[in-house]
Amino acid sequence: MAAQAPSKGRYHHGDLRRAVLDGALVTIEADGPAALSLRDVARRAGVSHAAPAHHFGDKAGVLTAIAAEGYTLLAVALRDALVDSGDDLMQGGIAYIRFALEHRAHFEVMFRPELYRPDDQAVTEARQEAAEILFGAVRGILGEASEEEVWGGVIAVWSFTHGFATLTLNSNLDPEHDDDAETAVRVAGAAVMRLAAAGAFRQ
Amino acid sequence: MAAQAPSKGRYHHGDLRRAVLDGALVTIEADGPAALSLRDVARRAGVSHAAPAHHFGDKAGVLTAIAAEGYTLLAVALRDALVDSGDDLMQGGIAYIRFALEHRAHFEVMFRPELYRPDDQAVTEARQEAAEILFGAVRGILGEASEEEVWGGVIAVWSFTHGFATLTLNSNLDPEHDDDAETAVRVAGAAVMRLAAAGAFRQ
DNA sequence: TGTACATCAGTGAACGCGCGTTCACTGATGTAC
DNA sequence: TGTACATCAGTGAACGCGCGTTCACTGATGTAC
Repeated sequence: MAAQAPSKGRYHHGDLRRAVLDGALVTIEADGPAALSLRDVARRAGVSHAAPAHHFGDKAGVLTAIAAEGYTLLAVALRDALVDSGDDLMQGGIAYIRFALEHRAHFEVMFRPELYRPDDQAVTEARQEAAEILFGAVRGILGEASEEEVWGGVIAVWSFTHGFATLTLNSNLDPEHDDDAETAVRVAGAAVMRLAAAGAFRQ
Repeated sequence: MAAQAPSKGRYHHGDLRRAVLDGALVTIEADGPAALSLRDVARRAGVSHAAPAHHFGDKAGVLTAIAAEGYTLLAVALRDALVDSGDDLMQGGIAYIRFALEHRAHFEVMFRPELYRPDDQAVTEARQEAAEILFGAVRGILGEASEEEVWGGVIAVWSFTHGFATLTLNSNLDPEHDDDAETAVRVAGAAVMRLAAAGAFRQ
């Protein structure tokens, strides 16, 4: 049966799998992954409380599917940003932060592997893909660098963008600042140049 | 009554408030803040399930106390590191990451304000104190910089250290690397210089 | 030093709730002939 | 095209569990005199 919109009054839902995921994303966005229950997503999808178990087994199954979908979306976003800009890490960082803010529910699940099955094949493949895009971009910028140097660049860029995204999502940054992704990356990039000039990163 | 160790068989506990907090920290460290329940901390403290409510009211009360304690510990750690080193931001970053790794339970609660009452007076005072130490260090490095420039430096440093800490805590960094705080900060600092030289942060 | 009393800390039974899980079931769909 | 049957998707009642909350209570402590 082809996927289709849920139909009221029909015994078969049409695409319960998608409806469960969408309902779960709404709950997570509103109240966090801890608030998720199979009964809740069943209510949101308009089916009996036992129905979601047919498709996902348990709550970890739902969250595993969300994590896999999230890493796939992130890989696409990073690839688009980096290809369009010729490996401009600032554009990659902006895309990463935008992904986190626009897909908050996916993002919150992805980076809490204790919530789902991180060894799931779909998850590991998508995560691997996203990681390779990031490593490739850093290699492209650094030229012939050692793997250790590439690793340093990756954690510098990833930690900054990830930290900014989580601090923003958790309402920990001063709300008087206009913290959209592009502004933040540009302001921080300029600050890094100034700090480096002032000797802040001297070993 | 002075604080003392819990005494078996005594009707009065001695320092139930502290015992509840310590039990809560154990649970959070093991299973995250979502796993916390008042009944669980009561069991850990060896008291009846209704006792913790006498001291904290509800779960948010327990988590609010943990957040306040965490911000106080963080402020002390940052002040020590920055004073000892004469505002060396690398040392401040190392101290921040060490705090997160060594006080994982506090850290996880502090940065999820939806779990507690972030407007609590003890919390806001301690958070403010920690923030002022960070801003002061960045101002000290940058000399006479505008507030916007200082803000950029703060989000650059804070986002990086916070991102590295959360990625490490969530097991998202490659475990084959030896990710202790000092190594990470030095490797990333060196990488930032290299990336800057390669033009990665050009506006 | 002793007594009386107020206050405080913690108890334990009871309640209602939402949860995950199980299981016999039924309605809908696809396929073989 | 029609019929029979297998398979699949979803139902709904039932269960046991841990939770937060309430409340009358009791044991321990501090203080006034």
